Amino acid sequence: MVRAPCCEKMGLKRGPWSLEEDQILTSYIQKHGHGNWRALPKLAGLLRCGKSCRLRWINYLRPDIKRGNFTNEEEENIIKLHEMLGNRWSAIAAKLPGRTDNEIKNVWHTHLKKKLLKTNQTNSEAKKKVITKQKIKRSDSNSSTITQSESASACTTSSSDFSSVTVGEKIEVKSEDIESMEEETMPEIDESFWTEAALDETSTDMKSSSLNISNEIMPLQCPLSNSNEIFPQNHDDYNSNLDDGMDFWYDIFIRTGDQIELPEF
DNA sequence: AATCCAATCAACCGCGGTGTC
DNA sequence: AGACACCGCGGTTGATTGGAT
Repeated sequence: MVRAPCCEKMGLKRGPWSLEEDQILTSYIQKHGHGNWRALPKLAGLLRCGKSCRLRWINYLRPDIKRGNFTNEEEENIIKLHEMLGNRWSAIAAKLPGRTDNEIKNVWHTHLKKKLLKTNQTNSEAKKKVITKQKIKRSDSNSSTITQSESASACTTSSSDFSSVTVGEKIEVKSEDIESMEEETMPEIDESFWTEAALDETSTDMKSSSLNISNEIMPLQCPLSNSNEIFPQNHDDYNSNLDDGMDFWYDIFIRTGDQIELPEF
């Protein structure tokens, strides 16, 4: 595919927009809309490429842009959505009216990533203690065994950290430990969040698809494929698998004492 | 007051997806 | 079917700002 030459090569202006350019672009779009971004600058009389105009409009000039600092609520929503969606900034932005993907991306890299890292460091210290305790108690016949599969570590939410557990290793988890781990690792997400964020992605009633095996459960939020080849290794893989027909979100419940066999679909 | 440095954020770049011919 | 044009997205860059020394 032959790419169009960049703005500079075409003799077009780059860099920060002037007030005059903003006014020209705004008034043109208000009058005519933006049917064709590539043709727009010529028609509006701007020495900019269409891409630059589109970006300026979407990220700055649109009338419904909410400016100013992010509220705590907005930041929490971004963190939750990022846990689910990964770096799909436009999908996250779609859930936050008045905020742009660029703005969210910036706030993530500048504030939230650090904030989350700090929180996770505290949590992972606590979790490591729990897991170490579990390993020591491995010979206890009253305790149960869970296969910590490769997929499980990949499918836990980003705030969950099994990095100290070897892939394929069997670890022993007691129900009371699971309860405390769950408290530490699983963020509280209200009903409306799942409905809006997860179900919009899949158009599937996730909750009705849950596999509720027992009262003693450790939930992992995992996407399941319709095929046997299942779990993605990271968010990007998840995203591409989702696009490749990964149709359903499930809550996977792992019951203590069971060797888990993942269901085939 | 001058300089340095880190944080912030607007803008750009390049790629992939999709529509059209 | 494939070549092309366009759009939208995510990653990255670089100018600006503000605080520290």
